[in-house]
Amino acid sequence: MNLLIVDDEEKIREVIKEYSEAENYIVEEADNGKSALDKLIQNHYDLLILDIMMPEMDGYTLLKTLPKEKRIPTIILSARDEVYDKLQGFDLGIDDYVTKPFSPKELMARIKALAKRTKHSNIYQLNTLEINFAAHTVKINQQKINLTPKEFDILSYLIENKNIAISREQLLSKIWGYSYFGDDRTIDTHIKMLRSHLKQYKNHIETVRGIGYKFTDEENQ
Amino acid sequence: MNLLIVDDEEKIREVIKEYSEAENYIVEEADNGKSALDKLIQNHYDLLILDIMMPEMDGYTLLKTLPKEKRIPTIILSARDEVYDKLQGFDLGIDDYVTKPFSPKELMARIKALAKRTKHSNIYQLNTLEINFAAHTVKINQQKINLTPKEFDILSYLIENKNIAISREQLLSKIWGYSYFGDDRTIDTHIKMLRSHLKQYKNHIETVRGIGYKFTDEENQ
DNA sequence: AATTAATTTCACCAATTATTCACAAAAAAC
DNA sequence: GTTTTTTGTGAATAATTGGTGAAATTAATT
Repeated sequence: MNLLIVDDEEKIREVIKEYSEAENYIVEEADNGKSALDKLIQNHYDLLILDIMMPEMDGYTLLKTLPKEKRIPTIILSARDEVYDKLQGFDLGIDDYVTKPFSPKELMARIKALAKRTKHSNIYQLNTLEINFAAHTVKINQQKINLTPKEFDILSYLIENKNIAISREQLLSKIWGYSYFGDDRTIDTHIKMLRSHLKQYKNHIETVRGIGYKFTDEENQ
Repeated sequence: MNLLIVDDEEKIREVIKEYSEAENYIVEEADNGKSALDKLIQNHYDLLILDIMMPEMDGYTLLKTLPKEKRIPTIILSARDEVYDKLQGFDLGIDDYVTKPFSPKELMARIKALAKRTKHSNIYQLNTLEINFAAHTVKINQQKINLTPKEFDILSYLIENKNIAISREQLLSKIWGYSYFGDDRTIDTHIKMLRSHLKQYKNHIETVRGIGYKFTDEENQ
């Protein structure tokens, strides 16, 4: 988790940084809107904590100036009497507000809550089944399972869409690409192999007759 | 968007309801934790607005009692001097707090913000009958019911058009496709099977003589 | 070039699902 | 009350679908 804290008061940045680092978040700071904008464009952050009132470039202007594709989950810090700007703020994709003065505990609770919704974890775990998307590894009982690339891709896609029935066409276009014109049944064969590799978890890949397949996190009846 | 408002003060419920309905949200009310819990278990809502201080069963107890799979995005209403542990609240899946007295405008802004990041529901629920369109599953009393693809399609289409009579021709063209030239009566057979699978809910698929069929919300005479 | 691994195709089989049809039951028309 | 029309139902049959093993093809590695 990478955080960018933007506030002109050093003390506030310090407090937030201290608490955030206690949560193992990686924190960077900016003391004005202009340098924050530069940092946001140059680097990738997961969360932005942004003061509204700042000299040079205020928070709203920063958000308006920021290219859309660089927008990230944002928590606004604002003085209590800036209440009426709130409605305006929500239209800019702001996720939460904290009014100054705030208790660090409250801010951290909101950061955590936002992080929980935002952070798309790199690891999926279901009992003793563990998929690490970044490392491309699958483990059952700490034991590494060897999947072929296609098998891993299929499993990943199904897990990213867990509890949703995925059609064969969807799998073909997402994993093989739109230009692929092979046989549907190829998927079945890969599913067969995937299931056999997943051992006791094979029932989590359910056949949805007439549609395709679905990964489910419930135990099946 | 279906909202459930839980508060023991009628005036507060009224105000929220009025504003919410102006946003085209469908609103239900509960005046205590116990009846809220019942409603949450019986039906499906997209968002919960919950007062903490209530007689009989307070908001936190309600959230703790609620089965995990029934948890939905939640906004807490609390009095300014109620110092609850907010961190604990966030663990219970609470998304936001609004302190009383609040301005309806602020609450609506928060509801809207939360609604924006909450995906619209994919589940239709009628008492203990639950259809998950994405997962392609039907449950009665949490028990999975196996429908064939055609049965599921027919049920889905009728529910999407609930309380509207659907002709056989409409069903044929929507579910079988325009190029189908089979017998009308095939539908009857599928309806027969569908009804038998729906058990105690079979009467919700009504015959509309001379036209076709209709799925109805209400108990039949 | 040889070997190994991964992917794809294919055909068979079992299971499931869809369709048709004949007759019974119900509702509407006469 | 009888006839006609429409719908419900059970059973037989047809069609489709998915699981599977093996073979063929392609790609990667040594």
